Order: sequence, then C-alpha cells, then structure tokens
Amino acid sequence: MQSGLLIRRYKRFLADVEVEGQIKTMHCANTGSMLGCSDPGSRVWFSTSSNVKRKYAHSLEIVETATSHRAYVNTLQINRIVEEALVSRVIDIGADPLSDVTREVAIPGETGRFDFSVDEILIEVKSVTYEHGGVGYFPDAVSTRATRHVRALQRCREDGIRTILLFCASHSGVNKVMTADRIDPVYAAAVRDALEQGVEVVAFGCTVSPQEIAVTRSIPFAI
DNA sequence: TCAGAATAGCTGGTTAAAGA
DNA sequence: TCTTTAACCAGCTATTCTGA
Repeated sequence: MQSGLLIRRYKRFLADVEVEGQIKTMHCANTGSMLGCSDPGSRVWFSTSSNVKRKYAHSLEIVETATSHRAYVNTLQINRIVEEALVSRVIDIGADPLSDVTREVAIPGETGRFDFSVDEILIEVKSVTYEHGGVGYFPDAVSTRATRHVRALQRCREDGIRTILLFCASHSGVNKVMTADRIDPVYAAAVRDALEQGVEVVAFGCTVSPQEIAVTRSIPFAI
C-alpha cells in the first residue's frame, strides 16, 4: 500500500488524495457516510489494482483518524476478511468446522442477500468504522437497508433458522460495539427486537495496519 | 468447459413526481 | 406550498447467463 493525504471524499465512491504533490482520484468502496473517517488532511493508505478495466486504478483502504487510530474503510474487502476469520475459526460461531462458507446467499422468501451462510447459519456482517471513546457505533448514518437486514434476520429466526448479526469493527480504537441510537433509533430498536426474538449479535475487533488487516478478537456488544 | 458479457447488489444523496 | 415517496446515479465485485 501507498500513503497520502486525503483532500476530499465525494460522490460517495470517489476520493481525492494528495500523493507526492499530485492529486490522485481513487475509488472509495464505502457507501456509508464514513463519519469520523473522511476528514480532509487525514493520512490515508491506498492499494493499486491491476485490473485494466477499472476507471480508477487505486482504492482507498485505510484512514488514520483524528484520535491516531486506523480505520479500514474498504467495505468490499471486509467480507473477505470475515470469511478468512470464519474459516480459520478466529470467529467461532459453533458451526461445523468442515462446512463450507457460502457468500452472498439469498434471503429466504424475499429479495436481497445475507453475507454468509455457514452450516445453515445465516450471517449478516456490518462494518463498524465510527468510533468515539473506544466504542464503535453502528450505523454512522440512517440506514433503512441495514434495518431491513435486521428484520430479515429476525423473520428467518422466527422460521427456525439460526441467524447472526456480526459487527466487524475495522477500527483499531474500538473495544466495544453499540448501536448508534442517536443516529438511527429505528435501527437500534430493530436490533433490540431481533435480540429478543433470538437473533444472535456478536462483535469482533480487527488489527488494522498497511501490512495486515485481520479479525483478531471478540469484543463486547451492548445495546 | 471456458471465456466473455450481463446482471444484481451494495448505499445514501439528489432530483422529480405525487399527494396532502 | 410543503412533505413524502420513488427513481436514478455513482464504481466495483461476485454471480449468473450465454455462446463458442
């Protein structure tokens, strides 16, 4: 990875980064608001793709926050990191260790997809990058889609399917995860309802550096 | 069977249209 | 006139489909 200084993030998918005196426009694979992770002047790290079909060869990967922590903001890669952790059992959900991990499984009876199915357990992964006081909050903006996912997990649970909402705190300063009630009270209420109906909610923390991004530990989740 | 093309999904800001 | 709702858009990846 190379590093630079974030000039601005705009149009949701794009970011301008100053690298050795030049401004490079790169893809930012994070459709969230990136609250606290998109401050102009922040030190960032980016990767370079060999895919010649891409309009922008570089992808924004890591942002150094105002609290000197690092947040991994490439949400497209988060699921890959989680998959590695599931396979290596760093994330141990009690599933059959020999079972296959299936990505992007259709939500039974409706449109949309869950991130993983492992041993008939449905898992939806949410990336947590907004940190305050050591607590990671999700979501960082009102998200009707995230709420829909939680409700879908709850419906599947009511149908007898084991379901897990998995928060992956891709921010080195996060030691605990909570729902952001003040940002999206509807989502927070949906998570509380889902918990009461038996949806499991777990959280995991990551090591974030330009050399390695990996799920390393279980951390508490609190309502 | 393989390669290439097409499509779905991700998310929230913006804009246009519809309804109160 | 104001509020709400729906459609569209952005770039990329994974999956599915089609044709050779």
